[in-house]
Amino acid sequence: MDENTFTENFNNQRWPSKTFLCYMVERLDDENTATPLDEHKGFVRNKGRDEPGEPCHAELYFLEQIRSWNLDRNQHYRLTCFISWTPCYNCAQKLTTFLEENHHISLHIFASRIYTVDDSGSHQSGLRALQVRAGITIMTSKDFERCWVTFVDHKEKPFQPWEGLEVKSKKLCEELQAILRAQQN
DNA sequence: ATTTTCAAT
Repeated sequence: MDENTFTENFNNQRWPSKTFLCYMVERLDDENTATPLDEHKGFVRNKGRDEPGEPCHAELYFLEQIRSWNLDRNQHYRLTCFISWTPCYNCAQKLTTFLEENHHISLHIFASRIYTVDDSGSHQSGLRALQVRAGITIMTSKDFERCWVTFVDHKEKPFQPWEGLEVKSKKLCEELQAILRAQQN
């Protein structure tokens, strides 16, 4: 991913109308030692309404990727993804179902911002259901840096935090905590 | 005090 794509989409003070999702996979052995599977590292983006064909959220392309790997059900894998918006209700449901059917796969989602557009259900309830099967947290500067180091063509440049990163991240983190803690809806 | 959202005006 190039530098501008990262900045335009993951900067938590911007409001891009598209979504990028970076993913990586590790195999865990009996002692929980992680071995990165770099052949399955990459990123996807949504297909927008201004593009030909049916629009599609980034998460569905991500699921397509995972399925194509045919990960061994006798092993255990840890998937990590960095996504620029939290999953909508539908995508959260699809991810939840996938994880219920694939216990050999664990998923942790780091999200830059909270997507709050309601479609067929409330984004809050979608995220709460997802949290039962997956880890979901707001990206802190440490996470932005890891995403930068792992996925951006950074040309050896270190990650440069932007103005207000920490404050915004903290605020979003509190918002997400409130969503995940709520009892209904 | 603080919009904007995998768009649609």
